[in-house]
Amino acid sequence: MKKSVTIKDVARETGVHVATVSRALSPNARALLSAEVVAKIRKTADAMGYRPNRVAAGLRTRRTMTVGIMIPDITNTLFPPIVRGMEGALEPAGYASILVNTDNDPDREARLFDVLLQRGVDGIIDAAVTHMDPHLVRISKDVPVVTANRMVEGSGIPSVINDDAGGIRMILQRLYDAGHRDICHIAGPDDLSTGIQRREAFETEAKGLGLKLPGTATIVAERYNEDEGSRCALSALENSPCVTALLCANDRLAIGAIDAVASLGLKCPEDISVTGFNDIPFLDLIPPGLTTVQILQFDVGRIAAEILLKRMTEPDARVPETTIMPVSIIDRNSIAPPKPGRGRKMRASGRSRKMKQG
Amino acid sequence: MKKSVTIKDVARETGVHVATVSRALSPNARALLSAEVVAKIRKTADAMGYRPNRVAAGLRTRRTMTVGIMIPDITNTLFPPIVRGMEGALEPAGYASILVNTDNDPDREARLFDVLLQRGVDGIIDAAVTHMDPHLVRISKDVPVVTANRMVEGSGIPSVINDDAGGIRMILQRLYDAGHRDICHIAGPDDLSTGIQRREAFETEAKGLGLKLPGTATIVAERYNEDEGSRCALSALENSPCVTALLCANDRLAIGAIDAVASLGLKCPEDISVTGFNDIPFLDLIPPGLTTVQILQFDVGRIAAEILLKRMTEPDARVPETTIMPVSIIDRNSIAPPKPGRGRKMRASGRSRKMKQG
DNA sequence: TACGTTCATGCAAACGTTTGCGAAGATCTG
DNA sequence: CAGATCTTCGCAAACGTTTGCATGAACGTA
Repeated sequence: MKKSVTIKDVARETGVHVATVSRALSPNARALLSAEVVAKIRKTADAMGYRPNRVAAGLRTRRTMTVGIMIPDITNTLFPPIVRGMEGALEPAGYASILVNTDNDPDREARLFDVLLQRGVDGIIDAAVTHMDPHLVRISKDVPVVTANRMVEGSGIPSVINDDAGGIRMILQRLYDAGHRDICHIAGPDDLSTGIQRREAFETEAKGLGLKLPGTATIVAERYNEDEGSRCALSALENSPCVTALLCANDRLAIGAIDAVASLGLKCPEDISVTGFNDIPFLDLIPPGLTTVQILQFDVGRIAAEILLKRMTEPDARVPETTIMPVSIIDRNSIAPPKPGRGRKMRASGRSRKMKQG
Repeated sequence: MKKSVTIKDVARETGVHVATVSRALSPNARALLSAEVVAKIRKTADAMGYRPNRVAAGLRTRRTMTVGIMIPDITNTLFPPIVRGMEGALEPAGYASILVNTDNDPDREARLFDVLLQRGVDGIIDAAVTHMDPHLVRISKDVPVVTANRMVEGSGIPSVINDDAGGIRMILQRLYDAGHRDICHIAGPDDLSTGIQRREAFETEAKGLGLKLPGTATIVAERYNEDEGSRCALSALENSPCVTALLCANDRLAIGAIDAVASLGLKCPEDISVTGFNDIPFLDLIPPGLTTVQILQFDVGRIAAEILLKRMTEPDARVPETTIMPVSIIDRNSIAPPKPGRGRKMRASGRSRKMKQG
């Protein structure tokens, strides 16, 4: 609204050329000037309340010191810590971030890429990417991109993800150790790398443990939310009355699953054990206390940002294509031994035997 | 990284002047041109993959189509819905948003204002403002500002806040109706408008109900978090062993308070009733189910954004200085009648009588 | 036919920086 | 002391748009 003071104004005020002012204010070029001039310029610049105009600088240098952050939905509690981790690395490096929510809508995603690129972001961190994302791979040719939490396979785009396989293996082991043999996996969406990788891990690890999985052992959720968790849990318990445990691809599915279990008059963990993934905020306060795979939410964001910083400042630097962050199990109260009366027994006397023969 | 196609390129390609291209691509100026030329230009622009450079346009027009959003901390679950509400209004209007977290740190806040203004934001929505914020009032002279959820009193800065007084009145009434007479208020920070207004409301409404409040009836938390809630609750229960209910200035304080109550071997609501404010996500899943004041989180953000839009597009338009959003009570299970053995009885036979005489 | 209007487009400046190049003075070298 | 080398700074172009003004053609009117 008000006319702001420019480099030209302080040049006039100090009786010096604008180029000199520019250099005096630039940390790099400052060395080219005499100390007195620099001091004088900085002093009067401060006094005049000069504030550098980064959009003008950005036009000239093609660097806006702004990055784009793309997430599915900030109201999904998984993402705020991730975003905060990114900011924690970006802000000290002088970058601001434009945050956009894709709602997992590809059209919206495409529009938002334009929103970011039109504003000349120096890089993009994408935590909303689908398993095969044509937009992103195209864009990654024009501007540095890093994906966080998810990845697009075989794209060469650097990604920071979690040890999905390890997490699934460990938590499956927990269930196994508790005595569970009839375990159903409520899988995440099959267009997301997390959904795919966790599912694959479940299936190979289950096989490794010698579990016999009927075709209905995996139920795929269409979205990572509570309603889908409920729907899939109901479906699982209906298809396979013998299941004693639901291994869910994330916490929200698990919360929905527990709700569905309760709606059938069953209890978690007494009747059905349930596990989650991510360890989202407040999960510890929700009964019965979900045993889950804890990911380093903050660090996923931070490392992704650090990799992007490296790619932006040294375009030729080599960065790891895939960074896998360690996970750990948080033991709470959603796993109990399988209830006598459920599980194997029904199976041994019932159709599973038949299926084996048939 | 790669050279992108500019208005000049499509001008050359179409054999027309850059100004014509600019006009053809601008929704306003398009009318000045002949339909055929417009069509031709748009076609080849599309074909060439032209993407307008908003930073160049922003330099020329002094409008970046970007706004700054300032919040204390995105990992505080209160804020994501508010931010999402803002985006819901901003994005369709063509604005992107730069999100920054102040951590309630004034120095950081000042730095972040610079971050935003250097990038030429067209306006700022501040949900992190303190009760008297010298930075913001100064800045509000240069760029349109709206505050959300909080306000800075007497500043003339448009704000969208909640009916704090009404919420406190209603929830206090709930406690009163349940029979509580010895109620302690765990107040929010005294440099935040919400903390102040809720506290004032509590004290005047309590007086209106004829409650006699000892000087220790209000305990002020230094921050809105669980630890402070615990600390204040312990302090309250220690200072006034007769209290039967804790009316907390927000949900996180209440969660901490319930935890403290449990740590004393007491139960909520049987021994102590507790109430919250905001109705943050997942609160419904946390036992015993906090009775709280529900605010329209999404709408607070949305309306704030709409007011900012109006101020940005029509600087002289009159906008309401304070918009108060309605609140409602969500009844759950954290209020029960006061337990016999607590409350009045101890007081009648003890020091409160003395204090009255002294 | 001459002249004022209207329409469609071109011209050029401006927005606030950054930066390669060059120039003048100071300092050094042999 | 002449020439070479630094040091310090100014000059001007460039980044990609937008927009007030000018211009020329087409058109209507007297």
